[in-house]
Amino acid sequence: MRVSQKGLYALQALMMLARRYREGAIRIRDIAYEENLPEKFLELILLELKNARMVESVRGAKGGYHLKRPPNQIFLSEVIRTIDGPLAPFADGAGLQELIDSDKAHRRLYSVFMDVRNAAAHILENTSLADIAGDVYPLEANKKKHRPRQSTAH
Amino acid sequence: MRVSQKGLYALQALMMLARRYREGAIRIRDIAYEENLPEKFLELILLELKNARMVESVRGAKGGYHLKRPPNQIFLSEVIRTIDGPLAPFADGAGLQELIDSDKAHRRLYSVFMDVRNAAAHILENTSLADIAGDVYPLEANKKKHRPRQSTAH
DNA sequence: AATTATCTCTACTAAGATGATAGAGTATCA
DNA sequence: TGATACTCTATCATCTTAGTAGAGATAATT
Repeated sequence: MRVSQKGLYALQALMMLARRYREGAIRIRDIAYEENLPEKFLELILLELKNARMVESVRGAKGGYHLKRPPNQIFLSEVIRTIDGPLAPFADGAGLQELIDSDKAHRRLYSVFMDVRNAAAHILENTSLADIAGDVYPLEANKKKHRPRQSTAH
Repeated sequence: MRVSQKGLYALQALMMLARRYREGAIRIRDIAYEENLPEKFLELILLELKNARMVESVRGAKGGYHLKRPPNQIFLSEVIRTIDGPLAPFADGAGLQELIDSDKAHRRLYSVFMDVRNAAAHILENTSLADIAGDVYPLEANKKKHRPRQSTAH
């Protein structure tokens, strides 16, 4: 499994949308600016995420993007599979199992790859945007409240 | 982490050399033929494996390749790192730790990638050629002995 | 010593993936 | 009816991947 630059951009954009989940639609331009992502490239990425039903869009003036589900219901596995394909380190998930079943000479090798895939899947299927996005941005009304972040002791 | 076709070829070639560990040098042509790999491409791969000190070569007539260490002392992690680079799913191993330390905004995201890398490394650093190569080929003198393989119950 | 076998090394290449950019089109709001 | 913002298709430069080609170096055999 490999996470491309595009996959990383997708995750960064989604984390940003997760932090602003309470707010309405966020413009592509604002996502690109805040996360420092190439705007036109991000357009294509958000379109893919929309087709995969992770975000929704609002067109026209006052439009933008927002998460389709709460941040704790969008898992990294889903994002990475959408943008970068199967999690297996070789071939794809289905292809790997077929190889294990059919290619006796290399069955053990492919099984190791399957173990690696399963280990990655276990982590990514149990980590949501809520787990990595950081605190939700305070709404305007609450902006003056100081909210301490996780300790940075070393 | 992604295992390329080239990486797979390297593993197949090494598994073959592992099964024939007791025999002398094996010609590239024979490895290519038995494992059904493109011969000229395999040349380049074996050269890389030689530079990485996993195999040794004998030049000239009667030459060929053999493992430099016993099959149980060559781990899949070493092969994959040699041919396909770091095990991390994004950036490389060192780069990932640097990102975790420096990019506070995405620290948790990168930490998840690091977890994935560590899970893959744990498996691949504990699986050797001996674990996946299958039985060592009987030498000529023993060839008539029947040696049962692992059960194929389903 | 010549021949043959085999690894060594450099170069080259076709096809596809990656990381974008450009611009016309469509929907919505004020 | 503008202005705003998403939508969609096309294009492009660069890099990676998966090879192929061929001359060169080295060792065994005759």
